[in-house]
Amino acid sequence: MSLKFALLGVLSMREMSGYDIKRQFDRAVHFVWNASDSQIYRELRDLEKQGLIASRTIEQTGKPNKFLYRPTDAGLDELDAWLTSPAEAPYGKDRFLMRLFFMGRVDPESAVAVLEDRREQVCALLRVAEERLLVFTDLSRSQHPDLLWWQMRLIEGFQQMHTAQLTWIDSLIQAVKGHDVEAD
Amino acid sequence: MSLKFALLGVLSMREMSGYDIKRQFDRAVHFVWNASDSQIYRELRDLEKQGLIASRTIEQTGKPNKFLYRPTDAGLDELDAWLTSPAEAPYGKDRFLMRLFFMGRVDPESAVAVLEDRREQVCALLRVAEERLLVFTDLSRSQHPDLLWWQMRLIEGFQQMHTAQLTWIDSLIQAVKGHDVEAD
DNA sequence: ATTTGCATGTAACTCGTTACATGATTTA
DNA sequence: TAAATCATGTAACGAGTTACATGCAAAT
Repeated sequence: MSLKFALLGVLSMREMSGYDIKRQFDRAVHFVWNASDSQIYRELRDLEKQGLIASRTIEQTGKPNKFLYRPTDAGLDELDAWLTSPAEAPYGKDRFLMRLFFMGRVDPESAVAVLEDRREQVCALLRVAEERLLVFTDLSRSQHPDLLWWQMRLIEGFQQMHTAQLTWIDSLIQAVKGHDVEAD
Repeated sequence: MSLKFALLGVLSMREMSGYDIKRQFDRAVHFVWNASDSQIYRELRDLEKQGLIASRTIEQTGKPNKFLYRPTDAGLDELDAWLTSPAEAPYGKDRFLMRLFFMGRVDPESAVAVLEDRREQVCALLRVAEERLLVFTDLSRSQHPDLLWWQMRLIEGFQQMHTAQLTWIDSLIQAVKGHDVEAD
């Protein structure tokens, strides 16, 4: 249900093959959405069967033929209907939060290790976001100025939320280490 | 794979039936994890088959018999191994962020409506978190002081991240409205 | 009289992951 | 000569959702 809109969305920007979309997901949209190649191919076939996207075939030698997809009018309508529909309730499935929920079971050293692990992962995400923001800034005279505006705001929000997470993780690490010393 | 640890986790706190767990998920842990009742019952049977939890039967009249589960030693070992294992990479699947990614397609009024919708949902989550924090504070002399400590930190982090999100959403709403006025 | 709570489950389905298969072309 | 890029797909599995079914007891 979500991949469907991710596909309609990226195809609304330009005509693409399944392979192109996979690359797009891995590079540009990675922190927003991702999917495996086999899932993308399957979903593209389904969407075409439903008449939400249409394809044209590029004959190739030495490689499999390539299918370039673009949304139909019905597809664009569905996309826009989804975009303006009331927001679904936030999911409430976060493996990391669940871990912390039970973290009292293990010794402080292990807990700190987990936190520092996460810290590094969040930093990595922030680095990717920063880089993306630069690319977008550079790309300012795009064919889709409105899309670009939202995408930059999105990355900024992403940065702000993850920076808040980082602050929190750091304070937790300090607290656990402090508590540790006290207990000695 | 995740529900498994959620179940081992809650059962490590006290012996519970599937029904109890469902209530726990709905009330206490809702913003961390959730699952449908049928999934919980299925997974409990699987985990028992795998020897990670054990049950005893409470005979009842007028209702179906009740099964109370608790983790086995093997189950607790698995739980602790998971708790201390390196953190999985953050998921990167966020429907709301994906929406915003394509939000440039629709008119500013619709976008503001979506943002205000989300704003209210985040506020609702924050109210639940606040309430939970009070319950926990009240519960301070628990049987599981370490668990409680982490759970309170968790809620605080949750609050901080969602407050950051709120700030961001508000600035977005302002920006869209402002841009709107300019365009007139 | 109706709803809510207790307490379990089955069946069908969708969504997503992992592993495997193919095969030419370009780059290191 | 090994790896990465291009380009598609199948098959099996695991995770999660939705709808349905049962039936008593207590509360509104």
